[in-house]
Amino acid sequence: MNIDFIINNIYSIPAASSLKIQQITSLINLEKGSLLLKADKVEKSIYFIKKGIVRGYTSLENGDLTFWFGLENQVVVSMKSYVNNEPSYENIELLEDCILYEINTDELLQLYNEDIHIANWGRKLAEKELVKTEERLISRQVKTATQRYTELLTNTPDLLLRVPLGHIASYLGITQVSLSRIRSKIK
Amino acid sequence: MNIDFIINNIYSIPAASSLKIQQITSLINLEKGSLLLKADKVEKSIYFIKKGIVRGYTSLENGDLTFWFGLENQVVVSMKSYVNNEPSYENIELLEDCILYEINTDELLQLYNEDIHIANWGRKLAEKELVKTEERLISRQVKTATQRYTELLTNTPDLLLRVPLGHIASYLGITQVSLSRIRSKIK
DNA sequence: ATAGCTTTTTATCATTTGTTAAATTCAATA
DNA sequence: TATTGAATTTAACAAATGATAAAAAGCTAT
Repeated sequence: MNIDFIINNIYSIPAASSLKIQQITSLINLEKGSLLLKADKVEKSIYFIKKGIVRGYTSLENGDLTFWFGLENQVVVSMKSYVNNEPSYENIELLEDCILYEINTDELLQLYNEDIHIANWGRKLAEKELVKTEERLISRQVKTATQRYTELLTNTPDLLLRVPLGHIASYLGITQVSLSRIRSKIK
Repeated sequence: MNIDFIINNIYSIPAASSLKIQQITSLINLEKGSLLLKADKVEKSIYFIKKGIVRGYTSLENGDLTFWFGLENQVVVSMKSYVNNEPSYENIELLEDCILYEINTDELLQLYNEDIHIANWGRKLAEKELVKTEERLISRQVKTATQRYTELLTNTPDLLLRVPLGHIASYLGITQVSLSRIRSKIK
């Protein structure tokens, strides 16, 4: 998808305002395996995924913990950097070769303070992410690992095809061994 | 705290803009046990807690599930209503007599479209809530129930004193029996 | 095709948490 | 103070998940 579609899909704004955002947007290609974001650094950009899959994770004593997957059209943000200008805990790794739109957050903040449509666009961006995050939190609290897996299976079936199960298990909050057990019971 | 402090604590805005928000704010008193928000209804207000404690929960087959506590100065929002104008899954119950600031969301939305400072205030409100929600999600994924409990104990010790343990257990994602076991091990 | 690698599954046992029920403690008030 | 009801803890067993190791299945490059 092109950037104008992605912008207006979040919140519809006048063409002139969309253009202002587009003017501070650049297109980048990165290959599978590279790190888009590094933990403990203040990140100065947000990204939109034109093509590819990424995962957000933190490194723990007993290996990685994946807490997020980003697919086409989704935004990639280090929230603590974006919101508080603080270093974040998250690494973002490219699970496939990716094409990304990159927006510098200082320039975006400038637009927030100049253009009320863009300010409200930024509000909607945060609000929509908030609803998604809240739903994930409640899903985690209310549902069993089995339910969360089957949910993933119906909602984003291609994720399961494009991502190693170890990452999926970690995302579901269980071990890979446990996920394997769940999968064998379901069939 | 007064409403002007609460507003500017989220994001500092000019006095004139703060006044516009204050003009659509009213103060309400509600007593312990009442329901501030009901599930499956589109909620037309957001609230700020001047005094008291509330909890957000959903009703499940095997009892309530508490997924949020609101304390003094915090915002009470049914996010799906606020963001998407959709009915939400959450009930909000007052655990103490409360004094609340109420803001009608239609009028607030009006201000978002008129005043760029208020639009950015609304952006910050969502962004800050997002960071908090994300931290809770990751805490749930990374930490054990015991860690989450001791975390709660250090971060909001008075919550433990003001709220029945059954709600706390539910919030931590474990049963009350299990929380009791954890508590006895810690001592 | 196969050697070498990674990913996934299976098996076993230990640990944690859930479920149910009973016992205990706490708090309000008659 | 005694009584009642709610909140909390304890106990006993069942179920789910974790940890570790080994086996099986898939991939990739030669």
